Amino acid sequence: MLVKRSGSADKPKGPGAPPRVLRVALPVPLPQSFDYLAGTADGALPGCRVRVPFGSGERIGIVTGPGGPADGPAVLKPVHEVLDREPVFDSELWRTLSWAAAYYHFPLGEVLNAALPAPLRAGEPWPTLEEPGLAITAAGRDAFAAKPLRAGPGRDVLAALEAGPMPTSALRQQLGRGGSAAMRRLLQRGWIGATSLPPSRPARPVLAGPPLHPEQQAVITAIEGCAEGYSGHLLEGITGSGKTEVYLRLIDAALERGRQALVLVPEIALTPQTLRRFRERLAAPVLPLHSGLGERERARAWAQARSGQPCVVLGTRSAIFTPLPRAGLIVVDEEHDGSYKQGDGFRYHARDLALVRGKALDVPVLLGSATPSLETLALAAEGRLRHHRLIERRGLAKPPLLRLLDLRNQRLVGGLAPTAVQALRDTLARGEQALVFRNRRGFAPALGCAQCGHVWECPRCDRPYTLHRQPPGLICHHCGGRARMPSSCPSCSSTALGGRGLGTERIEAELAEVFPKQRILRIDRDSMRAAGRLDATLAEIETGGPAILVGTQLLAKGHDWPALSLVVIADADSGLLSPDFRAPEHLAQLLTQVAGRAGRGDRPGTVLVQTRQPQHPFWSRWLGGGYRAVADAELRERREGGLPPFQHQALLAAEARDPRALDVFFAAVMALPGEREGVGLIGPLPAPMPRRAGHHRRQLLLECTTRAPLHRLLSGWMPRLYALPQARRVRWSLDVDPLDLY
DNA sequence: AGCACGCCGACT
DNA sequence: GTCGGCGTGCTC
Repeated sequence: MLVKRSGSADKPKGPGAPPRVLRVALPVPLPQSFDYLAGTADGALPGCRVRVPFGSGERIGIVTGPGGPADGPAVLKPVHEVLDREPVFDSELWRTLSWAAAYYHFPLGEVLNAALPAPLRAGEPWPTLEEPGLAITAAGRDAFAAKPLRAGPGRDVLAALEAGPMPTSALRQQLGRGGSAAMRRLLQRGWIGATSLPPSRPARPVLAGPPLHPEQQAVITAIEGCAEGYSGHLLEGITGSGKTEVYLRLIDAALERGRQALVLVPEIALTPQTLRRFRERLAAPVLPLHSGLGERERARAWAQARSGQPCVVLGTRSAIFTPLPRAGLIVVDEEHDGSYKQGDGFRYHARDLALVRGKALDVPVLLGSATPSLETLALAAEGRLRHHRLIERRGLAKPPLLRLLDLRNQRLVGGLAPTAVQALRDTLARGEQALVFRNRRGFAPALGCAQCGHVWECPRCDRPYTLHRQPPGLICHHCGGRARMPSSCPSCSSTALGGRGLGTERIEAELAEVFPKQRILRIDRDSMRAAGRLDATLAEIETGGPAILVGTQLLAKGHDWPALSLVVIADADSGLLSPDFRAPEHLAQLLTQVAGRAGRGDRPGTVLVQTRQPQHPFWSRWLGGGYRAVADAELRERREGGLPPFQHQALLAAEARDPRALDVFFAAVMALPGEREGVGLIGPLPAPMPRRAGHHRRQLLLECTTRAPLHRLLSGWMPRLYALPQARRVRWSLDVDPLDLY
């Protein structure tokens, strides 16, 4: 079974070439690939999956090329099976993924694995492009024709299938709730049967778009006027300015040329409404791709894109790994959104990879946002992206009125200044809706003793517990740890315990006392835990009627709420005082986002922002020039402060139960050889949160004004780091271009 | 990451 | 006397 490597001391016996060797990337957290005897797998192309023996078991790996000379063991095991005739990754995706593995200093095998849909990862054959569907049977047709059936989902199913077979997913979508049960019943009765349908969808009517206004037309002309091939674009357009219409026109043009398009959207934005809007307007299949989708469907969409037929892939972060052999355009909507960055494992940034893929595919890339990230604005300023703007709001809607409320020396009710409470009252009196935004769920961010000031902390994280009222208890929002509600203070025995600060639960409760007759809807992870609850509540808001909405980030994005005319930001100060240098940028993005929710339609909305730092320069910028003024000032400060995007960073973080393991680990890291010229090493320092879930956390920040020295150093370090025995005692990770330093 | 091998406690 | 704890080391 085992054959000696041709490069070793023993020459292969007999005539003929030495045994061929294949190099294979495996999904293991190791920096190297592994060599196998090709055997019958000889000729397997890079990018093909193979089943290989590994350790005591078997793994699915990806061929990366021919094996190298005699590094590695003298004796090689043979490839067990080749699973693909054609590479699963086309040449462009293969190059991009190899580049990404090098750029993020993450094992190639794991990168390839992350890019592959689970069934393919598990070694299953390529899914057929055919889609599971349903068709009416002769018995069903007879039954449908013979007697008038009672109205209901059952009859709807038969009526729909009378016209011809349909994909199961489309049918389910068309029928909504109750459809699935009806389909099951009819299948049992033999009135309908399962079938499979070709991927080309039945022609459906494509709606014409609204007429373009001149701004939109100018942007489209400018982008289409670019030379063939790659070009990078930033589309900065305020909420309601019609960015999506620009996307749709450009996608449509790409489809006209027989090309494919990839559209990335943030996690919360891939809703049935979004999908419907794209499907209504585009003449090619629109393939959704997100984590909620079943793995089978995901694999089929992937395969369909891989086949090269014109289609639009509409997906979240991981959709950036869809093969697009006939690509024509890549769009990243809301490019500033944090959900494009993978937070663990292979920590890629889908927006950055979109630009890389655009270059590799030689197609235009369009980054759209009302509030572009400073990274993207800097690229535009450098001339590496063309900057387009949409500044008119459609429908003559007026921009919202912005007003700062000084919280100092005010009597607060539910955390709100009297002016804000009065504004709520007026809004409700007009039959309109108001939104109170507070990014802390729970009743209060801490529980304290009124007598001695003692604050209850999570013993595993050293951070205050969040006080919850329903159900009552203390919960650590960092590790999920719970503690029972104490009845007295352990240090002074006082029973005068109280919540410190405000969470959404408390705002809701206190507002309910002021407005006992009004509808108050709290929207956060706690109140919306039940499945479908969020959708139902959002729908209720959309139907209108006076209400106060109290919520967290969950509310910041979402749909158009026609009745919403007042937004109160309960506490903007965390964005001004946070040690995270990106906090002001994120605050400005959030303010713009929620301001865009207020006053759609003919009336201008009002945004009240509460702060105890009214003199902070952030506010004069914000009130004077909006997001751009804040962004410009922040960019200046980042440049002066030597911070991203004018400095490139990588964060080596480690955590361990035993802090001594961290001492030893970082000592070994600091002793690693490597050219450090030009690279700033900051640390090792305790992480901003030094303990979490019982683990001590420490980090080393690497900085450099240019990428090359930083990456040279990391390339030298990584293989050694994996080999370090001290690294086995800690959980470590490397984050290239980290978005937060936690 | 798995997974095996490898030496020290409370159970049939 | 065994099952099993997770420490340590390897995987072409």
